[in-house]
Amino acid sequence: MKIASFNVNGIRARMPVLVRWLASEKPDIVCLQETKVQDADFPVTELTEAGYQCAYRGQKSYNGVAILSRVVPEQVDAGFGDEFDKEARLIAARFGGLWVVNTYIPQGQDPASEKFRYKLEWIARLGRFFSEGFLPADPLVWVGDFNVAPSPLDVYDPQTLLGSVCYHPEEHRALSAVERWGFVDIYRRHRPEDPSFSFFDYRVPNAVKRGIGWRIDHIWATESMAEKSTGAWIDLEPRTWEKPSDHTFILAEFDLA
DNA sequence: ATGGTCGGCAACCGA
Repeated sequence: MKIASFNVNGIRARMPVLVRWLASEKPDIVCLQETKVQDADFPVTELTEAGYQCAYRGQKSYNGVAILSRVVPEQVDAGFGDEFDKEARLIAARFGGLWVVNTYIPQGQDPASEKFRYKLEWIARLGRFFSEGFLPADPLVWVGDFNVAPSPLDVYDPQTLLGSVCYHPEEHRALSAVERWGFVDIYRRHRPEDPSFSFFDYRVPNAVKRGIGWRIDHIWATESMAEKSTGAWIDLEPRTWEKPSDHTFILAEFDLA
């Protein structure tokens, strides 16, 4: 079972690239962030023709998440069911006994800003979502744009960047609390020393070539699923892209036999 | 790297 995460930065603009990538990689489940589309305008028809079921929760202009899957999910939930749901940042789907949770964690703008406090609150709320709704023993995969690079290996210049948004001790504390509940970073499990990045700011010229990147997109799983994982990788193949953007793919494979 | 470029959407906001 192959699962992927992709921050599309506008699914309607990314459809040609997305459909081509689905056809070549044939992932079983794809978690999308920043779809930037209201539910009524989600491109269901095109994705159905591409062979994928669509579960989505969007809003006008900003945010928006979706889970595409080869098979029909038995259950779909979106949001926390509280005031955090003003922004479309969480969707979950159940496939048999496996829950897949897709999050677009707030970016946080600047550590001195109100948006940064909101980011920390959002991560804490997500921690409650997991601890109240699941057990660490459950088969659960958490995928998404976390907007946090957890370790020094995950940013291009850890000394200079420490304290920046997406690489900040308070973010590390918040995310570690969720991790300690029962998650394993599947990419790190398979690549403990690999300093690869999932995100390159498209405002930085030749960021990919120069290695000016961050690993902020993740596939984490509970222990029972981590044991079944057989590999994880980041797809930076330029073949897929028509123009520089925040093209972010991370994938993991699980043996569910 | 300290400016730049995207996407959405109709002026600028968010990343």
